[in-house]
Amino acid sequence: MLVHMTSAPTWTIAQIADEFGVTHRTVRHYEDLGLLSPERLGTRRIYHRRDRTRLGLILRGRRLGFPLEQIRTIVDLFDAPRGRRAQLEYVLGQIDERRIDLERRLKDAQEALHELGEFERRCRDDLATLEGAQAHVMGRYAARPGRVQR
Amino acid sequence: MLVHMTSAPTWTIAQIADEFGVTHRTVRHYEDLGLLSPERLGTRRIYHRRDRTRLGLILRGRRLGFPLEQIRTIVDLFDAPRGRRAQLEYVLGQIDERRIDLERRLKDAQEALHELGEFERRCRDDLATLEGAQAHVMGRYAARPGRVQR
DNA sequence: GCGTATCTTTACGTTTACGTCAACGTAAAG
DNA sequence: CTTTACGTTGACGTAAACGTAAAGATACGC
Repeated sequence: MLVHMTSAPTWTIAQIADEFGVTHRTVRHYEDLGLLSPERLGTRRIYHRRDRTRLGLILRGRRLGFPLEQIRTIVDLFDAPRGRRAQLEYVLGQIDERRIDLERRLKDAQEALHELGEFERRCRDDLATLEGAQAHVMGRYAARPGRVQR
Repeated sequence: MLVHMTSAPTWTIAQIADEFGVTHRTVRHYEDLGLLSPERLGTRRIYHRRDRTRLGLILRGRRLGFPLEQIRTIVDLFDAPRGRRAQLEYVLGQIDERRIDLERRLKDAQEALHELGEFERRCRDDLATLEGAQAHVMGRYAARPGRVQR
């Protein structure tokens, strides 16, 4: 190993799977769906840097909740020829559609984080009240009716 | 209907489903999972404002890609008693976990939008070049090798 | 009070995104 | 040359999130 150090680095399926925190089954599943198409050496799969880039894109799309089929159209978009004008305009249209989705998700996440912050503040207030009361009125809140949790 | 106008407004399953853009089957599925628990009048379901609030939360969680089971723990969190100190600390811990998830999603969405913007810029550049070249070197890009798309 | 529309439960089907064997090939180590 | 570790292709399983179809209950509009 490490013969000349001039050749481009490659990875096996187990290596990229490990690195990205997924199973080899997941990687192969993405290949079945046409999301990845690694080089073959005999039957073995050889992953190059561009495959890693694509896998990164795929997993981010997945974290964002996009279905894999939609993700495929996106990563394909990045690799599309874009030579002809019609193709470019098609791509630009697709970009706009994706952007709308993403902006929706961005807004959702921001709102959720905001509400979470508000909620945390209320909880901390409750906790502070509880602490203050504890010195004088021990168990003041024990009488509160409430469902049993978990 | 509309007897006194003094009573709180209520909705049927079809009404809230329509309003939120989901099917009644989806709403009932959420009930099966304990995400909603509308009042019953005989066998009929009656939805109040709090049910609408919860459904809004659920659907936002869904758009964010959270699994319904996780969503359930979140909406339950908002309704939890929070009386005792241990409960409050548990809730605060949960909030932190959710926040980490949400921040990840937020970052993912921001990065994706950024890359999408970069990509769009490149496409527009290509398009401009194509326009400019068209006057002098017609079909300059036609010789580009590239896979056939769709 | 009768038909039509809406709502109900029950139950099985579908899609997506993988997990989980089974059975076999291959390459390097001892 | 055998062991051991990976890698490969099917094929089937499964969990989540609903869809869909059937068959009966209930309310409304006239």
